[in-house]
Amino acid sequence: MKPSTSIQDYLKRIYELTENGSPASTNDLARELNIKPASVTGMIQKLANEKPALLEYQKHQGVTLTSAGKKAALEVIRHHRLLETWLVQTLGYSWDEVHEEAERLEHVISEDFERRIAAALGHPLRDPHGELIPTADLKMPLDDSTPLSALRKNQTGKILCIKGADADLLRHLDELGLTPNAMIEVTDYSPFDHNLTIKVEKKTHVLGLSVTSKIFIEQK
Amino acid sequence: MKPSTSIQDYLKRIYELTENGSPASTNDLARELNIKPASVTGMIQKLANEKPALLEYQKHQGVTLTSAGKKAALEVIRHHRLLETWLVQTLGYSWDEVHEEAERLEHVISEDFERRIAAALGHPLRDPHGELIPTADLKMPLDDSTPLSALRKNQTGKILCIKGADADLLRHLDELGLTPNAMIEVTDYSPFDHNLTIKVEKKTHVLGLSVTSKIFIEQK
DNA sequence: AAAATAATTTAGGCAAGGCTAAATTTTACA
DNA sequence: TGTAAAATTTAGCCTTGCCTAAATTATTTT
Repeated sequence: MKPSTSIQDYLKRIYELTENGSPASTNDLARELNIKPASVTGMIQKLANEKPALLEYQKHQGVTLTSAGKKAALEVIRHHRLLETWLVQTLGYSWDEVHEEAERLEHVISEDFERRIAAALGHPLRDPHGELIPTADLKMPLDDSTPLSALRKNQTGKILCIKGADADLLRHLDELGLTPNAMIEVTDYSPFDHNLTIKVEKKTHVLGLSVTSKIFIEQK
Repeated sequence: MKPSTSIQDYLKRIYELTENGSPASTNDLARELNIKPASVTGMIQKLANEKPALLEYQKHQGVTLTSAGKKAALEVIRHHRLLETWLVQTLGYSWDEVHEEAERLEHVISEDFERRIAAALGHPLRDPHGELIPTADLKMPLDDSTPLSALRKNQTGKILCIKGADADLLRHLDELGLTPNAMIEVTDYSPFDHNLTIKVEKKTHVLGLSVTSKIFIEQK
């Protein structure tokens, strides 16, 4: 049976927190979900003890998803990213506005709806932020991007994705022309503070690590 | 604060059941909501005792909406009907498929989303079934339609609305060409069983009262 | 290695929103 | 008009999913 909205949120966050390979901690999960750590413990204990478990959990060791849990998480993430793409393309939402709306819609659309928007959009590979959209058979495509922070003087690339930016930063990046598909050239690098000087569309900007680590590039 | 999904459903059904002027009974409401009558009693008692009450209720006398309750109901109904229109026009849903999808989406879309689809659709007056869409300031437009069952031989009209038909009947009516905007001519009337013989697009059909009372007409 | 701090879990509680069974009204009808 | 049937309400219970406070376990620091 389809997981509840709450459980879908748990799975989605656990998926994100475990992308680095290590289990998700109770605390981190609580922060991401805006609920108390004690509540998280209760929920993951319940989920770990169900018949076909969606996740695995040992006291004090954090949580990981089973493959069933991963599928369920990817379903939600696919919904989210298709919805963001669709809202931007058909209703004129800007990329810093769509997140909240998609966050609610992702839990209630049917598989039929998912198929229809995917088809209407031409089965896109990435959403408006450049995040990869899980495929219809619920696999996450391989990510071949590198963070902008890894580039050095005279290297160039195309922006693929902006990760983990809030609406404010997104608006700011938009003003600078730092959106997916923009071409970037690194004109200087400061080894002290890791600042990068870059050129986008004739304009030059100096960016700190907190920004350059959120911009992902296809290196040229 | 925005009512919960459950409460929104109560309000919507009560609105529909009280459109005839009389209060909605516990039983009817339970049937429409697919829950037990005892549960309905509990919920409406709670709602009737809140600070700014959404509904009025006296034991054994049924429920009616306050004007605040009506507004809240019309908001949900507006969402539903705009969504149905939107899904049909932009995603190719057929009019017998949209209901379920809209039933879930209506509770989670933002006012911003509502405005965007209303504008994209050109602020439509009716949804795909012909039902009137409450206005942005939450008033239900006047309904000047008459049931097809009230027409007699040689009278003609345009179909405005199909009310209370399930998906099966909707598909059937679609096949007969009995959809909103179709022009109809009554070629015969049987006072015994109230059957009407009608002509739509060169074809003739005989319809019983169970159907003719669900088709609403703008009389010519 | 002990003490302090941080993270996590346990225990007990609460609100929402359902359900069943039993009691009470209301309505219908003989 | 009295009684049976139907509708409604009451009472008590359950699950979901969150909370707080207190207890426990891990991790740091000294």
